[in-house]
Amino acid sequence: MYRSHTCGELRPSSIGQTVTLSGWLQKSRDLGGMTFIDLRDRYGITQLAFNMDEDAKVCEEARKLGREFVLQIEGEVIERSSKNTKIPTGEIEIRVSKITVLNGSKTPPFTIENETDGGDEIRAQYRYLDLRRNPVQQKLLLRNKVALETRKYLDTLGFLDVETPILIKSTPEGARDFVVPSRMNEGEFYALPQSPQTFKQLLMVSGFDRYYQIVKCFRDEDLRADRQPEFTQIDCEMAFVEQEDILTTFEGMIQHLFSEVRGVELDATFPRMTYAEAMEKYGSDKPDIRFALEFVDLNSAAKGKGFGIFDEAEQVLAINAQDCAGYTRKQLDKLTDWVKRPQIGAKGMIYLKCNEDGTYKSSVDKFYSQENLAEWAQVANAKPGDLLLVLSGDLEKVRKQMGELRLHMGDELGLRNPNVFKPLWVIDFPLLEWDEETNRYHAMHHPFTSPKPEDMNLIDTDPGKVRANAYDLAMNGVELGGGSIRIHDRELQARMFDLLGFSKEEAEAQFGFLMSAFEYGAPPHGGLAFGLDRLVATMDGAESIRDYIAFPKNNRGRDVMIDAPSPLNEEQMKELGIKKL
RNA sequence: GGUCUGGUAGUUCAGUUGGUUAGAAUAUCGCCCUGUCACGGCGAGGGUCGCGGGUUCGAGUCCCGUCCAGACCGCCA
Repeated sequence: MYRSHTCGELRPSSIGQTVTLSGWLQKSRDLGGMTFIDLRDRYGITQLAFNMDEDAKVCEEARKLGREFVLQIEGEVIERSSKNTKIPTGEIEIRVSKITVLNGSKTPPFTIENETDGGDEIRAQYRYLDLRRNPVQQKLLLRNKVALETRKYLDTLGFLDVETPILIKSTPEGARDFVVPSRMNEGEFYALPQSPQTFKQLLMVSGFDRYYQIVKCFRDEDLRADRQPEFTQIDCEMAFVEQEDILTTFEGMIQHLFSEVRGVELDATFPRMTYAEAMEKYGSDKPDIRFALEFVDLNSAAKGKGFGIFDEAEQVLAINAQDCAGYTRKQLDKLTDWVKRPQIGAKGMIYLKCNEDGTYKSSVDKFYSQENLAEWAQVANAKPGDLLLVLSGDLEKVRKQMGELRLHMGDELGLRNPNVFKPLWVIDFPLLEWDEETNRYHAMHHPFTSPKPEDMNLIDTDPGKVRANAYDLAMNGVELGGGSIRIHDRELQARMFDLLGFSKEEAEAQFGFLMSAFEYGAPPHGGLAFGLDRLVATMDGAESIRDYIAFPKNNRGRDVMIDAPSPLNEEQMKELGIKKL
């Protein structure tokens, strides 16, 4: 028996008991006549006490032990004479009678404590050591709890967990595929799934009715703090449902998760907003609605007054930063520099200070009278003391820029409280998106998304205007998940592929299996998928998903601990029929 | 593909206008210390200043290239 208790469970009620504990030596404090050791495991820390007067031999042994040694100790639970109120086991300690060193340890490259001295790089390289730290373990515990509650909720509703293959077929739509060479079929490749999309649709055709899977997906695209090459989806699909059924079902799931895992009760029904409205008011398809700062259209108030930049702009937009009229020249210059960074790409920024005395001060006073400026303020609903920030340019660009500025101001003004959670369904996404580079439409969601029936008349005349039965769940400016009602009709699916520029032959070669399946009684169906990593990070008020993945990859897609990817040897290459260019 | 920030002791960082032997904290090691829990005191060891080239009497510092890390843009149905 390695242990009778964990390092987190002993309390004064156990005083007098003889116990056996196993764990890691986190820290020892040698006071000369006595030595204290913090013994750590996943459950907590228990202090071991050694005294030269009581047991010189064991005390001498204890003084020789280094950090991260794996110890088994035996001893008596005693009351501390000086208690530590900061930890749950702080009222007791162990008077140790026997130490067994189960394993020694080199001095770790960084301290294994809640507040480590190690930076990101060294911790990534020694991820197994970083994972010993309590705050990191807590994050994986949270993830476990979210996954468990997800299964509970979906299971209760009759969802079936069905596994789908990982070695599948590369398709041209969407993200770049990770590919796997096939030894038995020389010169041919599998692809790893970007999502189990087509398989879950086939399961609907098979009559499984309600499917879910917590499943790895793979996309070979450049990474971000919230994007990993392999990530986990809560993937769901339902048959005989309309969009409304799906939204309410998964609204319920998110509410369940927040309630069970975080003790947070979300809105009883999540607000909904069309894609068009989200773009118009927030310049984003995943608006952070924890705060307002909504866009104000200044076109009619600001154009045609002789200020060339505005006159020539397609769109003049403002946001009203309330009570910010006191911003200094320096602060405004800093904001201007911020929007002019290449990543934002604005040419400049105009401001309007609504002074407390009712006058207006702007950076374009030359072109506008006080009356003109009063009109801006009125359109923006600005009161004395407020500050308008104004950008102009092409509609799409200026919305995007203003969207970034809005989030930046939200950060600066402390309006993005990580303990406030504001879900939002964004609905009525466009079916198609024009791709400037390839000069064709591509599916905004994916090629299996059904158009809205009432927009079907536009599909030949103005396909870009067709809206889809597609929806995203945004929360705090993060896209947590999304889905759609799917096409279940062979002819419509074929029409979609045609719109996307596939020839009949290509469509048949790539997705023939799906269209064939639709010929055998495919039920109406739809679904969605949540990004588990993002969901967990968002629930924890964090932006980077890396901390919530046990063994994440860095921003170049490398695992710096195992040093992957790595070259193959000649023999393997030959066997796979692959040659390096 | 691009933009920005960084790379100096095991670790986290400082290093002034280009100028003597590159510092601090922490970790490690040694000695002292009987109630610590960020223990304390004294002392010691520890450096390819990412790498390559250039400018200069002289480069951690300036220039060019390159590698690595992080954030972002493009990209991510």
